[in-house]
Amino acid sequence: MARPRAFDQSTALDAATQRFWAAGYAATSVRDLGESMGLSQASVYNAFGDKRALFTQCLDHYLDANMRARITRLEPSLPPRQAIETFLHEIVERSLENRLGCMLANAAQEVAPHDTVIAAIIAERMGELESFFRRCTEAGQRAGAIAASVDPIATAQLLLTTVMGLRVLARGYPLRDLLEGAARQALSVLGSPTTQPTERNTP
Amino acid sequence: MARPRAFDQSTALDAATQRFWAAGYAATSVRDLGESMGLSQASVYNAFGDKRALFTQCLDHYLDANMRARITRLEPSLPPRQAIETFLHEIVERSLENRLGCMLANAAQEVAPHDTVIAAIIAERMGELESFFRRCTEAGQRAGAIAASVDPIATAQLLLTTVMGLRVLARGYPLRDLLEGAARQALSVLGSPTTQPTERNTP
DNA sequence: GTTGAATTGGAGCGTTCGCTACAGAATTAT
DNA sequence: ATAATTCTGTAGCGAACGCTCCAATTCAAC
Repeated sequence: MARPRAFDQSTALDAATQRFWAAGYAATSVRDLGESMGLSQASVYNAFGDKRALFTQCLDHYLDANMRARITRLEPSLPPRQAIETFLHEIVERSLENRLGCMLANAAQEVAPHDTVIAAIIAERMGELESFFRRCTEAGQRAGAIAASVDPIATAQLLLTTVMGLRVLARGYPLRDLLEGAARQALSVLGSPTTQPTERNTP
Repeated sequence: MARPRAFDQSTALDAATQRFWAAGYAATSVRDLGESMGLSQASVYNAFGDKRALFTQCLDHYLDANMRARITRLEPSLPPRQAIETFLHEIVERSLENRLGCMLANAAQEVAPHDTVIAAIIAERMGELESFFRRCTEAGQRAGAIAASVDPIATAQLLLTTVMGLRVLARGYPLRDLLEGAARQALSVLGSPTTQPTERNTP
């Protein structure tokens, strides 16, 4: 019983997310966001609340579309060790495609220290990623692809740290050799494959 | 033959660095900086140039006083493997003391993508840290404390990535257990100590 | 003591910031 | 049609931004 929106909420959120992702919170103005979304400032405020509220929606949107989507895509479809390996390799490739890094890491550095609500979101999502790595490590051990001597908790902690580190390097030191070497060495803590998960079975 | 400065340049640079470190580039105003330094805006511009020039001086100042100082303190005084271990442990402790993270990592994320000059500084300093880890790894291998099978280049790349990752987590997910676990697992790529560098010699 | 160069604080430049008031346009319920 | 309700663009609010001008001040050189 009223005038409907002339724009698609999700598309607009995508555009805003891209802006925040590229330039960060402080350096992105609401006018910039409106321009990217094709909206006037008034519509932005009407549809999304204030700048901070829009940012949290963008952050959630980004994390659902990227990190969580990657987890839910890889975890059920790949053997656990390969899921870990593929996750890291995809992060490396994405980091080399564009130098935007990871909006989660960016937000953790820029926003989290000064905003407890956003900090809680970030901590929760980092916990999700850590849990993914731990589940995969444990499942890999049960499947025999990862040595039982590996500590799943510390491994998940290192892998989470590595992902965040790769995202920083993507912005400040984006060399393929560096990112690939770091990822490969991080994966080496899983030990030599007890089976050959990435190759076809060779009798 | 003129009026001398009423403030100490280095002390003022310290104060400005602290501000930039805590709040980042965009969120720190020149008025904030002047207040921290005890200077009027005019004096800031007179002594340090514009905001961007001041930032680069602060970044250099920070890196000399922290990263480079830590390298030059640890590398000559400790066995190479211990130098690496101590470096990471100090990073963990510093990260838990305050949640400011690392100004290098912060700048890499916020400033580097939009400023090629600062990006070059950041890349150079990251290269320095990477070299430190590589030198120590190679020296540790010569001394027999690190297995010869370890790849020094990839190891240095992982350690650099880990340091950056730890600094992000310090801001967004600052749990001691997490940081210590990640550091311990990263160090595990050096392999089991062939000698016991951290303990006294036990016959 | 005089001169001259550099520093200092205050005022203010123009611009942009986040945000809002308001009037008109658009759509559904009646 | 009319009314009710929501969206949209324009204009503009006060505040803060980076930066600069300028008169007053300070101290070394002479």
